[in-house]
Amino acid sequence: MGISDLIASFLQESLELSENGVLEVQRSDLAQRFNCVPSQINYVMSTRFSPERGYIVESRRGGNGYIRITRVRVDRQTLLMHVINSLGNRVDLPSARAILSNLVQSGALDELLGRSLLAAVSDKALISVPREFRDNVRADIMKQVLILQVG
Amino acid sequence: MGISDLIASFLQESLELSENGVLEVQRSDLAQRFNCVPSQINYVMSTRFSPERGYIVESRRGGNGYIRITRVRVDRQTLLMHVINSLGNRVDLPSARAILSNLVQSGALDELLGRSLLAAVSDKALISVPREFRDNVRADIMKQVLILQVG
DNA sequence: TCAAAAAGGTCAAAGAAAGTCAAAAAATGG
DNA sequence: CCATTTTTTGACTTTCTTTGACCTTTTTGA
Repeated sequence: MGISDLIASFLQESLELSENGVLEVQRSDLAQRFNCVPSQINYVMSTRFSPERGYIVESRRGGNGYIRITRVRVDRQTLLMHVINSLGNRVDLPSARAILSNLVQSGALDELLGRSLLAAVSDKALISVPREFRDNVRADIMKQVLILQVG
Repeated sequence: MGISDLIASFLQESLELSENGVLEVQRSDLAQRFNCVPSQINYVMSTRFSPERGYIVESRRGGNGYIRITRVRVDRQTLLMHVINSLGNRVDLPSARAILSNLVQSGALDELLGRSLLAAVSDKALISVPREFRDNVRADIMKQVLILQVG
């Protein structure tokens, strides 16, 4: 592992520990800690903490300057939470199909996972659950799996 | 035996020794060890460690670059069918966990899907299914989802 | 107020791997 | 022996990382 990787994993771990997914560091401190030139920190930011990778990086110069890294999955997260909350405790199969289709469409859910989850709540999968409880079980399964995706 | 064969068998042995079937080497190191030009390593990779032969080769250039060889043991389909057949019609939660963990470990199942499926058959998801039927429902759900993956 | 100090930013060059491709050499088999 | 296939080599390319000189923004304190 090169220095850039070391720095990146250090930051990622720090982010994990920070409750709210926000981390503030000082460029020169970091550089000193890892014994590298300050500009290497910028390199790490642009290659490892880009928006495509799910991070927002803000900074400020001058006295008490900082670099703030925020982990974002906001859109997805918001959407998923919304769906989860709207689920209620019963979901019939056509609704399940529509909901999952939408989530996949909007990119909030991997297609493979979408199809798999649909299979998991299909009547075939729930064959041994009495009809009158299936919508119930369906809702529970979907919630558990979707909640996992929010994390 | 030419040099390429020597290199190939050296790598294969190293792979045997490495617990998880993954091996990381540096192209220039290897080339030095076998006293050949670096590009010969590429030749070995493409002729001896192709996907058809059950390997995945990834690499990265630049400082701290590497070549990573992963042995794919049994082919996915075979493994999945085997697991599906072995499922029976009842699966308790610890077994489900173990089975899914193995499938993910061996690369036959995406990790995200593995965790998701586990969530789908968790006690939380099946809370409204009477205890005495849960193992049954679990088996059904797992079968449906895994069968989908074979296709 | 305004210059110095204290941050952080930019960019390009140098360095460290790995990749490509085709020619030369060696092995194979008919 | 010759034709074909496989292997070996090396010049050139691409990608990723590290480093350093120089630039901009913000705060601080005389």
